[in-house]
Amino acid sequence: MPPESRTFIEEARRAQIIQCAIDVLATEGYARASMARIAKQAKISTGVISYHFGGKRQLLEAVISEVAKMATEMMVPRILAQPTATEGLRAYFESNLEFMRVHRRPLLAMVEIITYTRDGGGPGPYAQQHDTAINDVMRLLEWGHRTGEFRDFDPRSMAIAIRGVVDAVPARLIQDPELDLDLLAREFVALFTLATRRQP
Amino acid sequence: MPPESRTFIEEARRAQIIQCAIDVLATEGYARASMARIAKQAKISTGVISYHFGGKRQLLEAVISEVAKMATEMMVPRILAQPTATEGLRAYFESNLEFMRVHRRPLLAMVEIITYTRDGGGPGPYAQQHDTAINDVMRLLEWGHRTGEFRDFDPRSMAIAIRGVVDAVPARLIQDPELDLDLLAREFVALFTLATRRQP
Amino acid sequence: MPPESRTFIEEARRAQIIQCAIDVLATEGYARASMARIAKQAKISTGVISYHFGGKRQLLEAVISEVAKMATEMMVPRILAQPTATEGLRAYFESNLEFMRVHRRPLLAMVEIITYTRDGGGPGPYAQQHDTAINDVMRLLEWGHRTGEFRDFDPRSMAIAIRGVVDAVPARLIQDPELDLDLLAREFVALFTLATRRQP
Amino acid sequence: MPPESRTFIEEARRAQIIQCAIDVLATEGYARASMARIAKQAKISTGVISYHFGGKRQLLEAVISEVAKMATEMMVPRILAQPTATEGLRAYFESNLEFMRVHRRPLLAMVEIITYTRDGGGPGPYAQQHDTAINDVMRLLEWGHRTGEFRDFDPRSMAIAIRGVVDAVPARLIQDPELDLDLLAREFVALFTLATRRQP
DNA sequence: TATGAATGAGCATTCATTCAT
DNA sequence: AATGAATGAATGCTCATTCAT
Repeated sequence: MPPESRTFIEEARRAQIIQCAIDVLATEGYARASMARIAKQAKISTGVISYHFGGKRQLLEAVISEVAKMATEMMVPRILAQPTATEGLRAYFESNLEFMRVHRRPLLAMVEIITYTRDGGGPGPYAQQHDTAINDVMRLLEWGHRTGEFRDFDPRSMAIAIRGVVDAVPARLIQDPELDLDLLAREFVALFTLATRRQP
Repeated sequence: MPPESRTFIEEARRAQIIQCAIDVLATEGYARASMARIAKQAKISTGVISYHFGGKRQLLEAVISEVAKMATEMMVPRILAQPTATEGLRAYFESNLEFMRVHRRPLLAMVEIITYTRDGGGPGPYAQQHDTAINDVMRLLEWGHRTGEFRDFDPRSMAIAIRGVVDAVPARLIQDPELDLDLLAREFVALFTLATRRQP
Repeated sequence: MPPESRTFIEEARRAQIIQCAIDVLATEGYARASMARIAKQAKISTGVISYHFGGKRQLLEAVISEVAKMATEMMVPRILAQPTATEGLRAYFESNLEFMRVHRRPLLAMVEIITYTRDGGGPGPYAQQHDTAINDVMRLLEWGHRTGEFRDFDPRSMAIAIRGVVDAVPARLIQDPELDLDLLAREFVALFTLATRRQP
Repeated sequence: MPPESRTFIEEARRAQIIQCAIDVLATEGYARASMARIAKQAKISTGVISYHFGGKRQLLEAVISEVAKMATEMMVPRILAQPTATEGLRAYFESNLEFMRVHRRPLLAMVEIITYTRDGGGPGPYAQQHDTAINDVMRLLEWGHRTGEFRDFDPRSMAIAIRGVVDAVPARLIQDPELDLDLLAREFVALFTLATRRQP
């Protein structure tokens, strides 16, 4: 059902359920984020979730969409506004960690879903999310190669490293809620500025 | 039951069950690694696992211990044998990725357990594993600071970055089994050599 | 609510819903004929069905009534128009199978409801439908006994056989939609003409 | 799992569960024959059924197999022992109704499963059961055609009629437990003897 | 009259664990 | 030491029904 055809009340319920799903996922973890627990959090019956989303899978997809939309809206314009690839990379780290600071719980919820949703063996249904992220970084790096700002390195390897560094933060955040994200951002920027710049 | 008081046969059974648990975890994923499946793989009854390990949690802990021991035995001597912190860091990346290449399945099994086992609320029972790893890296970095090889950076942030890069590899490995680990190792070494060295 | 007191619009809605219920039952089967599916077919809300019929049971009863009425209107005059019991029996088979040919979907819908609706313990709520059908046949057979056209047989047993043969056809029709109903009718007529006629 | 490799106790449990499933199916009907109800009847947990049969589908298959085996063992030898097709047909009716008399509840259970198990639209997984039955009757009829005992008729139509008559009995049996099956058998035999014999 | 939203019970299934043998 | 059998709770899901608007 496309969003336009949804009633106001339906939209509100969906938003409420998504919010509760995020809460449960972020605080209890994927394993405990059952329909029953999410419904309880929302003080509704489990049937309501099925009614509005069709099933658990679709609910999780809606959570992913929601958070991804938030992240995209916050980060993409900031990165694209930069005049050079080096500053684009700086903005990439800064806006990523800024997003984690501002929307910590939605971010954690999304990470839970992405990492836990694997049928076994192969990659899960959100693996492409990761692939897309890596490809985005690669495009950023190739920009720097084209302009000559960056030294010669394998863009894929560097992209994997960059995503690895970014993805490491949420796990640390769970471990240590007091983690200084601004410090981290500055250090990561310095790290990759030195690692990517054309060497003198 | 402490290892010394275990009979030879008991020890053999434990090893067999751990091996089968690794197999199932690596090929089927955490979600499908039920006691029944592991028992079936080992061609024994589920009760035997409970008998020897007490429960599923303890079995998974044993798997973690086993793989961590393998990794430590393989990596630590190689790193400590290096004359400088810079070369220690190089050995850190090389031996980590070498371990992934040689013991891919145990590594994947461990990753499955660590990422999937979070009781909710705080960090999971294996978070200390991660903490230990980060502290090890920090000691390596402080060595470089003491000798003056490394530029001035926040050791904790850099350690988080290094672990993030290393931890990103297994996920990529699941996605793309043909991943060139040697290339990755070379690129990571170059990356962090440039990022940590005292700047000219 | 008695039919006379229903408004025209109400009557139209009921007819529409009954038609949609028949469609769903005939094409999807009883198991998938949920209120939601029927409502969707009618492009209305589930509440409307409850509003007009009171509940699912009453809707199904209305379907049964409707189809039974159609069948009666089509068959009874044709049978009663026959001059002899033997020809009445022939008309019974012919008009029954003719009804199946012309109103296949309503017939299948009715069969679905009758066979699937048994509350357990005793016979289902539509057992009387069956009883009525058998009694009708028995009256036809007793007519033939009175006139001396038929040999001496137990009317009840013969009626059960006749209904059994007729009721076997819908199941075959589901299995093989290409079933030749005219051939069947001819064979059934021959069969029971020989089986009921006064023996020489 | 083949029967030989099952332990005595396993076999006993299976038999007990099958018996309870038959009881529930025969007295409560398919719609109420849930795993929970069958388990309750057997005074066990629902998990036991899954443990021994794998799932509901397999349990129902086991019930079908069991009853079909009973029926085959009772009827086939009796029918094959007859010297002529006419007497074979007589034995067919007699042994069918004898089975219904002796094993009424298993028979009803099987009928429930066969009629209720349809996914909608097409025929259910046990439709072949019906097909097989009709083909068996057709072979019997063709025997009579070869020997010249039977008049010229379409074997398929006659087989459908015969099966229809036999299948009509269980439904009547539910309706009227006092039904005289011996009378029915005699009448059916007379009916089809007259209907199939070479006409003078 | 009609709607969409919500309920709550019931469904089959999976699973770690327990225990008598 | 090991087995197979059994438990009971939890999971996602479907459905007829109810009700305020």
